[in-house]
Amino acid sequence: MSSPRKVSDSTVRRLSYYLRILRAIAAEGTETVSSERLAELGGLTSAQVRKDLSFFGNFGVRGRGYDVEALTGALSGILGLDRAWPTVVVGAGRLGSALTAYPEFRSQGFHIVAAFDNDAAKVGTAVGSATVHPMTELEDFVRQENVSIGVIATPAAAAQDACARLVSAGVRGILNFSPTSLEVPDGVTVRNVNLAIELEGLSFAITVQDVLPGGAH
Amino acid sequence: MSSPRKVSDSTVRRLSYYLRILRAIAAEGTETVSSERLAELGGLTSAQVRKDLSFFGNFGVRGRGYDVEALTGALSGILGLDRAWPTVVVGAGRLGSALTAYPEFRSQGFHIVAAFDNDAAKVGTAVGSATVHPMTELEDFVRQENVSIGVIATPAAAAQDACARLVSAGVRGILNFSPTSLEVPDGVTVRNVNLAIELEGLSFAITVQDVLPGGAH
DNA sequence: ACTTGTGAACTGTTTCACAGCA
DNA sequence: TGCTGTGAAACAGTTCACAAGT
Repeated sequence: MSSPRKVSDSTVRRLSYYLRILRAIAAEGTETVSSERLAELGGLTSAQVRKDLSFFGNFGVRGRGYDVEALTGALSGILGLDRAWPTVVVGAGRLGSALTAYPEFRSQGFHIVAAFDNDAAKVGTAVGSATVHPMTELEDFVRQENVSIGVIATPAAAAQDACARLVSAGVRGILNFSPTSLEVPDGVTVRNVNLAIELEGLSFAITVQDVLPGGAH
Repeated sequence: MSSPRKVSDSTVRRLSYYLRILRAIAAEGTETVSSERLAELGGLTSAQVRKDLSFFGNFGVRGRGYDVEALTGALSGILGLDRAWPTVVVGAGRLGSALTAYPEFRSQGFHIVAAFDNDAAKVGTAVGSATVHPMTELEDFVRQENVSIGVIATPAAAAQDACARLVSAGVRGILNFSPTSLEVPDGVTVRNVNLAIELEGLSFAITVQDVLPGGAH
């Protein structure tokens, strides 16, 4: 698999998205799909689909299209979804617990093997199929279970410390739900999901539309 | 307030982000901030900060910088955060419940006034300061309480129906956590948050780094 | 005939660099 | 002198359009 030097974030997001569309197509028994059809189902242009895919290899057959099963396999491999990813969640509040038990994670190979929290009342309780461990056990657990992905769902004040501890124990990717920007060394990837910022994007859009009743165009 | 025709999504995200940085600065008693300092705290370039802000008005003073309090107010206004936004959550599973009680939402003016679910066992229970209502009450409630924002945290199969019902009752913005793309008419804004896709971005990044040990550059 | 893969054109975004103003 | 606001330049991402393969 020849991976190119630099892939844009939006391309990677679309690969995940294509994979979901392909699964839906496969469930209907379709064996072949054109970039045109894929684009239609995903609300994109066919050129975009072809550019994205051709970045990683020649998966299609001219005149015919893409083999659904083969492309599904190829995309899974590119995204690293052909293996299991032991994952931990730090912070077992409402959001952390919801993430720990989120069924979609497990079905994509992200196995949440433990949650961690400082609250003694939470330690020992079960969340989904995982158990809440005390924060003191974090590094040992991560090392022992070869955890490479950590999800941070702590209050902002605790996030950077949680991040540093995860990284020091060998975690390579961090999904950060706290409204703080995290410092990590090279080789560690952070993705931020800031739920309040998403809602603010909506209030902006609604406000602007009301100010400009004419709308775009 | 002169709003421009078209603002990019990334610009709007950064405005929210500037607002968070400004609040932190204000808490330390600082009254004035330069684009350079703002950029440093946000991990951006100063030109980016100035371009973003100048898009909406001349908030700065040459030779001096930006007044923290004034800029905070201006950004709040631009983002529509100088008012309360009655909001409902559809789907009172783990994720929906966590979102219903998420403290950061309320502090930004997004008041979750109710959650909705089909499960009779959940109806009537309290989640944070909201109550779970049956789905049958959705439209009436939204109209009566003038709800303009809806959060969808249902299974994929129920998402499009929930979306259509929210829109028909007058909702203008939808934050969609289900892994489906939603169809909405003009004038309604959708933001998708796909948690599995975020994790897949991490597995991709880790996989690519392992294939290219040299790294970028 | 059909559909991919891809250079070239285009569009949008970020960075540069400096004129203009306090 | 210091820092904003902004055209111009550089860069990145998307779309076009067609040659090439089946």
